[in-house]
Amino acid sequence: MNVLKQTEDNLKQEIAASTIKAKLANEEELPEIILEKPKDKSHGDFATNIAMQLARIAKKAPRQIAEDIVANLDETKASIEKVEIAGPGFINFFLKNDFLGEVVPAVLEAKETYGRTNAGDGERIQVEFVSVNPTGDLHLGHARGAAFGDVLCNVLGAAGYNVEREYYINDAGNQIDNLALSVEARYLQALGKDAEMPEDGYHGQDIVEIGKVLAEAYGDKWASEEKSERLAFFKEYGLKYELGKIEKDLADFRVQFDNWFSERSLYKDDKISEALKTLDEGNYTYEKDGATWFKSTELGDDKDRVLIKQDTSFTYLTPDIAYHKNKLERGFDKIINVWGADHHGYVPRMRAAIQALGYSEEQFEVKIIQMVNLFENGEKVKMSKRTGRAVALRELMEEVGIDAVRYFFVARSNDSQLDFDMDLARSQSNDNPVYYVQYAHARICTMLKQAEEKGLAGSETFDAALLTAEKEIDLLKKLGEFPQTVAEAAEKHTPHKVTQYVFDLASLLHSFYNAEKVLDPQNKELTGARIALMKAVRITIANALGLIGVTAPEKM
RNA sequence: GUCCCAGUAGCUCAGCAGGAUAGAGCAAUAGCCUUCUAAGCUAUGGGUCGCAGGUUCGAAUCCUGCCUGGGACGCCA
Repeated sequence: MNVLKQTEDNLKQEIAASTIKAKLANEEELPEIILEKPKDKSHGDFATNIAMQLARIAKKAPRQIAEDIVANLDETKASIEKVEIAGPGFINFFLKNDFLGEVVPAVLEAKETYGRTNAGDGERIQVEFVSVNPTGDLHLGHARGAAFGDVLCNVLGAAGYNVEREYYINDAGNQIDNLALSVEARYLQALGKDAEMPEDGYHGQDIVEIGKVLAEAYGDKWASEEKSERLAFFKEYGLKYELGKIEKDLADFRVQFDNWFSERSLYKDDKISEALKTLDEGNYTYEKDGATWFKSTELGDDKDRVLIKQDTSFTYLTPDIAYHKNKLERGFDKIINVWGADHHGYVPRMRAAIQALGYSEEQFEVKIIQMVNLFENGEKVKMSKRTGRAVALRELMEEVGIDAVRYFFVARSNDSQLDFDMDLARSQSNDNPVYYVQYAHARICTMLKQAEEKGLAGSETFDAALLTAEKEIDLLKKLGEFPQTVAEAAEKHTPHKVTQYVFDLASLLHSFYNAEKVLDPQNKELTGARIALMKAVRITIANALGLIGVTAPEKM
């Protein structure tokens, strides 16, 4: 149950009814009633700017309109305590706090489902993320994409969308051939032979590892084998090895996929020629300079793109178009791609392809994840793919812990660059927001445990009317917001709003904790009410952290 | 040259489907542990919201131009 939403809807309805009753506008003219939560408490629980919006339609001064609306309000219907007109014509509503009393029972009843809504109405959304080439370790940037994608999916799921997570495996094409060549070189080197890495080879330590493992397992067996067979074997071996490692790293990072989609299957199932045929039938292709081109400029791209190269092989784009066609054919209402900032230039051509395939561009969305800069000892840590010295996700998890990494990555908007401060993430101090939130949860757990030990828990009857302290009201209001916060984060694709929310809630809890004593044997009624409140806060913090994928410890 | 993202307090960032005196954390200063975990709390100071125009009753938020930082502009993936 979403108590706050219900209250808001009631109020909106009442404002609309009053406006019409006051003959300020008829039903068609009536703009959407917008209720906002004022930053300043003295402006009430909700405020509306309807009077300003109506100024033109009703041809009256906003303040006069506001007065007319207020005069026609049925205050009992919308549980209004007090109404004020302020500033240029804002109407501020102060609600009776009785609706707040329903929040705690609602949370306690919903338990781990508190925060879930059906805002998404079962809309089918597929999110494709990470999709790193299986040619090396996951590094910092990938980790941010993984955390963002995962939390976005969690949030969408909680808001009633039907979500599917997918990883696209680039197991065909050049990069995989390069992987085979790199493995070959490392293998030969492990045997003590003179072998040079290919020009575009993968220099990561993991490939060196593979070479060693192969040398130990097979000796020089493959050195004397024919090159094509050797490479074919190395390709499969390398692919399996790299993919296995990626999957393991992600699983340890608490990221799971519903589907791992192989690029090769597109070749196998003839999906690429099908896609090409569709483009061709739509008259979106042409031949030039011995290559086949996609007329993407007709659909908003900067320049046309090659689909089939002179050497008859495909560009990266071609199987990718087939892949997106396949995704859409699976019946998703919307597909979301999470890409690194270095791929943003790729968006217009893919969007063009979506349309050329006959789909609406609104079904296709790309979330760009900006770069991550790593700082340690106050200095920027340089990363480079070529030297293979990028900071790996594995390393990060081991150094600072999964909770901190995940929290930091989803604390910021995806389209801001992120400075990741190793020292801060690592520190077990009050500077670290992860601990701050977790500590709030642990604190409550301790209180609840003591309540039981002292025989104060269990039989309490909850009387919301006893919760009158300012800090208590603040907590109740905040708790009531949670379902809408999650729904908004889902709708706007802004998972960081959940992080912000849980931080704010933790902050209110700490503040309350320092101001009021919960366990008071002298006052069992109040203690009972407060214990119930604490339980509700604990559940909500745990649920929010759950969405972020961070643990909620009972003790710290 | 074209395109994308960012520019808000000393630092890192929220806020941006227009709304009232622009927020948080850190850092700074001053306080709070015989009391449920001080990994906490309270208070104070700190801002030309990059710059210049425009739209509007109202702009950090929308539009245009410019400046700065980052990224992208392959018959690579």
